[in-house]
Amino acid sequence: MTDRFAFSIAATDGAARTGVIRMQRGEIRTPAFMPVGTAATVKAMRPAEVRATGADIILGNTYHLMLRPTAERMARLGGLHNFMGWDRPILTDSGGYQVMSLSALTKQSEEGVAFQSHLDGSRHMLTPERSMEIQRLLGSDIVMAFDECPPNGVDDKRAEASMERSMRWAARSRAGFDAGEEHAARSALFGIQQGSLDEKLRARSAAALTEIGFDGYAIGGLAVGEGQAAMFGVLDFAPAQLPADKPRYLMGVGKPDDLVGAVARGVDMFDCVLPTRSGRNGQAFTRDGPVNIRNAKHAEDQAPLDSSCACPVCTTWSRAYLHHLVRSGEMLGAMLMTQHNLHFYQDLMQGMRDAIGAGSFAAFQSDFDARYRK
RNA sequence: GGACAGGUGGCCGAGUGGUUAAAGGCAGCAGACUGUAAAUCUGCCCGGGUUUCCGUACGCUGGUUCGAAUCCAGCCCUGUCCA
Repeated sequence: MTDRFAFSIAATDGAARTGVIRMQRGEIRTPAFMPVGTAATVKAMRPAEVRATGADIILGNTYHLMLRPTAERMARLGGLHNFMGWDRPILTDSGGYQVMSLSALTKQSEEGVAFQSHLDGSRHMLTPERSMEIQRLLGSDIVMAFDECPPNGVDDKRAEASMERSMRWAARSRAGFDAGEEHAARSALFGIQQGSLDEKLRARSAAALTEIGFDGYAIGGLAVGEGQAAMFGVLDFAPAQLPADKPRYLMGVGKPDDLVGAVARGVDMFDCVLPTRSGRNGQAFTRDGPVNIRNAKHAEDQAPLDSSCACPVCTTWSRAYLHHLVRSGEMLGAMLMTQHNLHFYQDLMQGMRDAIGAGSFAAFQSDFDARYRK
């Protein structure tokens, strides 16, 4: 029987680490980038294509799936993996992020969050216990604790109160997860550190989480508008506050240069909608920086998106063709742009894993910066 | 030849005496997007002057009026119908 969850670090280079997480549904090479598949689909991509980009794990979302098709229906249909045709690990977010992003439709209390569905206005309640139940019904491999992700710029008092509530919810999440014994025996639970930009709050949050005990530790509440400098400022101390022998997951991040900077500071896992959403919106990520394929200058450019990219898109189609597809609103444009972006992200992660393994991460980082941020 | 309808900024299309450089859409030129209410959103989009300035503009010419894309006359053109 394969381990439920085992993280082993193969090499470190400065604060950066590379290794592997072993789970029953497969291995996750770290540092890892997890494409976001909120509604049981990585938008514009088939599961086999997602896998072909190099992804070991994808995300699903508690909030979206509880509303449609509902967790109970998903369970009747054999769980999320069976439903969407992805047999490797899936990490499910707890709905905590929607507490912030849908704040106009929520009412928060110590018990949990009362939501009004953005789909039909129907009322729902999300608590740590219910979030754990939903993630169990979905058949999640990595379950995220139910937390509160405060928006950027909250004052110290609110940041502290929010962090402390998230820590109480983390303990309830732990208990709720453990109550689902059968599911808990084959999946993992991650806690989420909060505390805004404050080092002391972050330290208290990390201590509270470590006391409870989790399989992995996420850094939450970043990339919400504070800017890269402020985010890196937090990452200069936050990863070291978390247990060194467990994966550290920076939630919702980020741009390619965010990933490189965060890995350099000791982060092992990431997820972000950017490669998929930007792909649909006409932005491609390349080794030479982002490209807006809609721009007129690409209309007759026969070069690939990224001359150093070996992905199926770059080896087959020109910028001119992608420019035409995207401008025409053709769905293939969104599909190909997404495919390239996910390949690019996974190539970037592989490059970082290799560099850390070779002890040359600093050189990798300066080479990346020189070209990407030129 | 006659009867209607109509000619508005690259295109479509509102407006029918002043608050109109002229709604809105499209096209065009850029920008944004970070645990996805996003195949979305934002800005610009007559010319010139790098805030509230000037010029030109609603088929053409002339007229009425303090003032016209909006009213009148003639002309030109387009569509439909009748001959």
